Amino acid sequence: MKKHGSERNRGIEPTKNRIMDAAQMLFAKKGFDATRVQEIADIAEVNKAMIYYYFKDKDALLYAVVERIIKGIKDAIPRYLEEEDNTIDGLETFLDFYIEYLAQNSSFVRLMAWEILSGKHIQSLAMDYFMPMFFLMREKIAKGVDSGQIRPVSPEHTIFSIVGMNVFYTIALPLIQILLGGDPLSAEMLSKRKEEVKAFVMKGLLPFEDRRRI
Amino acid sequence: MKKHGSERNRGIEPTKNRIMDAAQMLFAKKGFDATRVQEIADIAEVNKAMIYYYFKDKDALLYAVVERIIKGIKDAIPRYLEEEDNTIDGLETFLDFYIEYLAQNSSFVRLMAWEILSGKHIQSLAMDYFMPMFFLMREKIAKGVDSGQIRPVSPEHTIFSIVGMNVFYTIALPLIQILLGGDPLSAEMLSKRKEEVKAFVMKGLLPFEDRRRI
DNA sequence: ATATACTAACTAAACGGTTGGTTAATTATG
DNA sequence: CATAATTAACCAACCGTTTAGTTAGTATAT
Repeated sequence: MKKHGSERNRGIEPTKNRIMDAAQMLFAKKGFDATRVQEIADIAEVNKAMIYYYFKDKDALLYAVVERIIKGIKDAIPRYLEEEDNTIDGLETFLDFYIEYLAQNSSFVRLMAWEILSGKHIQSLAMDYFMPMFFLMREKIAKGVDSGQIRPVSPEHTIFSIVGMNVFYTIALPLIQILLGGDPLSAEMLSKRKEEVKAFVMKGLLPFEDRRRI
Repeated sequence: MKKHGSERNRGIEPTKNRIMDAAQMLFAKKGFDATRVQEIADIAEVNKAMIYYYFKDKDALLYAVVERIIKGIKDAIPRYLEEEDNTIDGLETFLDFYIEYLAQNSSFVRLMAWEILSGKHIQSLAMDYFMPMFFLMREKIAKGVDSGQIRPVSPEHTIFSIVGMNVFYTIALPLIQILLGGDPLSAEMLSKRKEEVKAFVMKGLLPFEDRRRI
């Protein structure tokens, strides 16, 4: 059953993965600068030196975590954007999926938020991660505008608005919890959120004409 | 002309203010944890010990900066929410003002974002700052819903969406700059943003019925 | 007026704990 | 045995914070 190398591991997971998991969790929670290498080691149940055995330095560990996230996400989101169905139906499906996805993966949404704020690696992040998704979404919306299914909006600004309203909900979770007085990620809350966002976005993007003709 | 004590200041601004200005700028740019006390001192052109002469510690300096921001903002935003005019017109006016305001004060929008992400002082921040604004906005929207000027949305989620889409634009500036290929805070870009957001929000919130009756 | 006492503002230097990173030796594995 | 994995101990640099002392202006006493 053992895969490679030695296996006197603490648990099931290989050491390197445990380190990356712990790092991702802490980077997401407290940010890179506030995270101590020793903390990562403690949570991963690993000697601190092991981190430097597998990674050049703390920065390299961050890169590895981010890269792993990007690799994992590159399949997920685009699937719902590349489908060639009706733009409007596709948009609603996408929103359902997107909100669920952000909620389920709030850990790396937060990590991305830290990264965007710090701006330290924004160039490579934009190239590797944001741009591909951005272009896909832009084309999708532009197609909807051309076909008249969506009113003549700016695709770029529409993307910023949709992404912004959803990402904010994930990032500001602790604040929203206080304001709402309940877990914003609970099943009911989240389905309420989906309904509200879908209605808001759809009505915000549909052309007048289509509505009048009903 | 001298007010009190000695006045061998470096420039016009009192030392304490220079420290707070430098701190605010750096906290906003790099975050609290990545900001070195020495950097603050350098930019404020002050001996590092002066920071501890005026503030108990680095944390106290952060609190002081945040408090100053909140004090300054508490007059600004609510003015546009407390006016008792028509909800719909008020909403458009508010969006114009709000987007301009965030753009003009991106420094402490970013600082607030760092704070929200870290979540360390979220409780007091929510009480002192977010809750009052949140309640004002909620009542405003609820009133619009009751009067039928706004379709039956959840005021809470509507607020999160509107705040989110606008805050995101400010926070993600470096990223948006890359994606858009131009300064997102330039006059043209910003006025374009305002138009797009206003149209999106208004159409997203107006009831069907009103539109059909036209 | 002049000397004296006092105070706020300011500085250079260092302290002491923390942190990212290293090393050399040890243990397990194939 | 050779290689990979793991560990305890260590280190230098850094960073927030303190300290001990200086400067200059102001009030007070003589």
